Amino acid sequence: MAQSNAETIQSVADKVGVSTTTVSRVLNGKAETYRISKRTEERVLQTATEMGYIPNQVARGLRNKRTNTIGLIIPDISNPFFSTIARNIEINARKAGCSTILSDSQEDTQLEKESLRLLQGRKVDGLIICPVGEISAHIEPVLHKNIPLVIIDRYFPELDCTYVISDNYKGAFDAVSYLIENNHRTIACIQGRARTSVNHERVQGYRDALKKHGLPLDESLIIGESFGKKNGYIGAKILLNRTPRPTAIFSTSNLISLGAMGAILEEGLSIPDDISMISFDDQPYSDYLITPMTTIAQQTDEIGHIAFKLLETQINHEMNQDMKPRIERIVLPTKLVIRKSVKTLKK
Amino acid sequence: MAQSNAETIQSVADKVGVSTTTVSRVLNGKAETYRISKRTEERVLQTATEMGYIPNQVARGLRNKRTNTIGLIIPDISNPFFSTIARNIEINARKAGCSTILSDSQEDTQLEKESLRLLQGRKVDGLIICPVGEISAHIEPVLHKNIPLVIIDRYFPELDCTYVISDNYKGAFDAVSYLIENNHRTIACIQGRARTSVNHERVQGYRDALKKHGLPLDESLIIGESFGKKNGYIGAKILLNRTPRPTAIFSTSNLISLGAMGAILEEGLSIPDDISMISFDDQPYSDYLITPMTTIAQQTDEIGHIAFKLLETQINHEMNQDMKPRIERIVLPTKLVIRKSVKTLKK
DNA sequence: ATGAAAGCGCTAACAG
DNA sequence: CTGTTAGCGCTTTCAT
Repeated sequence: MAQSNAETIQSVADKVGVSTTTVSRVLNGKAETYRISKRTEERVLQTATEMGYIPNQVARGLRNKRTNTIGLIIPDISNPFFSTIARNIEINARKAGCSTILSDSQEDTQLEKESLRLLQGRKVDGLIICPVGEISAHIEPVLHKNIPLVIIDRYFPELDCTYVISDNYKGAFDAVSYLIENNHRTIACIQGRARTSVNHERVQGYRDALKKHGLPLDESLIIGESFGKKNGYIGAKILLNRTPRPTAIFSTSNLISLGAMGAILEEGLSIPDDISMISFDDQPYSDYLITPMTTIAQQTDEIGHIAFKLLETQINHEMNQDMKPRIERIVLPTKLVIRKSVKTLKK
Repeated sequence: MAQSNAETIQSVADKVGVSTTTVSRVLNGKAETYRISKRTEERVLQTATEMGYIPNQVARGLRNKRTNTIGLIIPDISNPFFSTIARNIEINARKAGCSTILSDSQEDTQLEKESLRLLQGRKVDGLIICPVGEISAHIEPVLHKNIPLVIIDRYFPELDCTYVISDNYKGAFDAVSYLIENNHRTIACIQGRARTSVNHERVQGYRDALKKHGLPLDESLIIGESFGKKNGYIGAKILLNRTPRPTAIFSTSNLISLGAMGAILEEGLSIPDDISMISFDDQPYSDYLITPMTTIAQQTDEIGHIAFKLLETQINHEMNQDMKPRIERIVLPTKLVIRKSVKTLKK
């Protein structure tokens, strides 16, 4: 560490000619409480400013058992869906005086597990995690240690834990219903990572919408295995070569849609004339795609904001040894944003 | 903090029946160095695992004056350009055993300044900062305190500091030259935030390309004031209503381009038939826009990767009290990705 | 109205 | 081969 910044509370105390105790009290706004003279207070404050003294948060953390730090684990921060969430979490955390340690799990459960350990070692006051989502065994211990925790985007039915998610089921149901209302009958679904709640609910919404409208379910029209672009490309490539070709694709993520568009263009087909499409996740560019994309928008800003607020509540309870706050299960509604990627077929 | 996780090195030592020193040594892989018996070593290791002991990094940080933590300040983490950089930094940092504290400055110099203070208080081992970029006065002290620092994307000529940036000048020059080669003569430029190096160099590249090809410079064709979407919309709106209308727009950011596209569509015009466009920043969706966008691609993955490596070098020098490593100025080439948004005009 | 001293959990001299 | 002890910078109890 830079030795020129060797300023400690001691050096401030020396300069003013008081004890470290007094400096600490003043700097923590407890001058009133300890009835420190106005004069002393002012001198301490001024000297600290002059010296450019910055309190050592590492030492404070050790002493206080509170680091004013939260951990954030995200599967892929370069995905705009997640980075928007991260942004809102960081901004709200900072407002509350908290720093955010970021960990990108790269959609890898093992890395997620390591991050969890790492962040515990760093004594974060709480954790917001968007889990890879296939298993939850590694998350349970965190819960048992009473470390404040909020899960976002994906959740685990078996885990008794506060979460903030979108209404994926209804979002998917609405989307597929919209396709059906436009007289589509052969509707494919490119799914994301299997055994995640997000995927499960979106696919279930798809199934149920078909069922509700009395359409048969063809399992071979459900294809795919990750939320990435490549998976979208591969899935669409396969679907487009089926006979009869599906008249519409329901895509379960923004990245999948991009990949699928690539495949569709490559096959010389056009949206929505040859094939209709509807995609989860609204994006700033959705309006400007070759065919403006009809999407299911999630409240990304709100997810981050709410997640942090909920975490903050838990942290404060924890610190005050209060009764544990209740477990919150927040489900945010989605919204169908209709553009031009769905064609109304003739009956 | 969760008291059930009250495990300290002491508790491990007690259980094994050795001193904390021994446990510390074993856990830090110094068993060899201190010639600790294989048997003791194994027992310590096993007991620690059994107890689920996680070393307290806050205490280690205080003692070692090395926190294995870096600070990352970014103007807008939700912008895919920055989030890609952040991702690469985090991934490489973690590989090196470093955690990343993220700070979103929201393109606000004041917040950037506060983040700087905050991160110093947290005793980060080093700092990677993508500055808002108009002024550098608040960054100088960091340099003087010998805190390892790497600046990315934007830089300050007056600051003697390692940086990693794109060759913005040449990128812009190439882009505008390409327009000129396609016989465009009235080329507008929607610029970003004034008084940032990025903007300055991109605009300079624009000017010089015109000059080099013997075209007159019309200052009123340079418009705009931020890198955001809204600025692109406003800028394009104004430009489109000029007579004669420019035949091409050079847009200095991905977000500006999106906004500009909005304005162009709204005016009922099409790219490139009515107006050509070329944009800084290649994006996963660039291929799938209404008109596939011709872009100037930056090496985003490399920026993050190189920035961390450079920071790591500085940190290691600092720790070993070596001579200061030399200041590196890395300029990465850009690449023109030709798609369909530029029309070849008749001579 | 202020200070002395203990201790948060860890590591590194120094000692044997 | 292992342990004792001091101390990183801070806050807080207890004392005055």
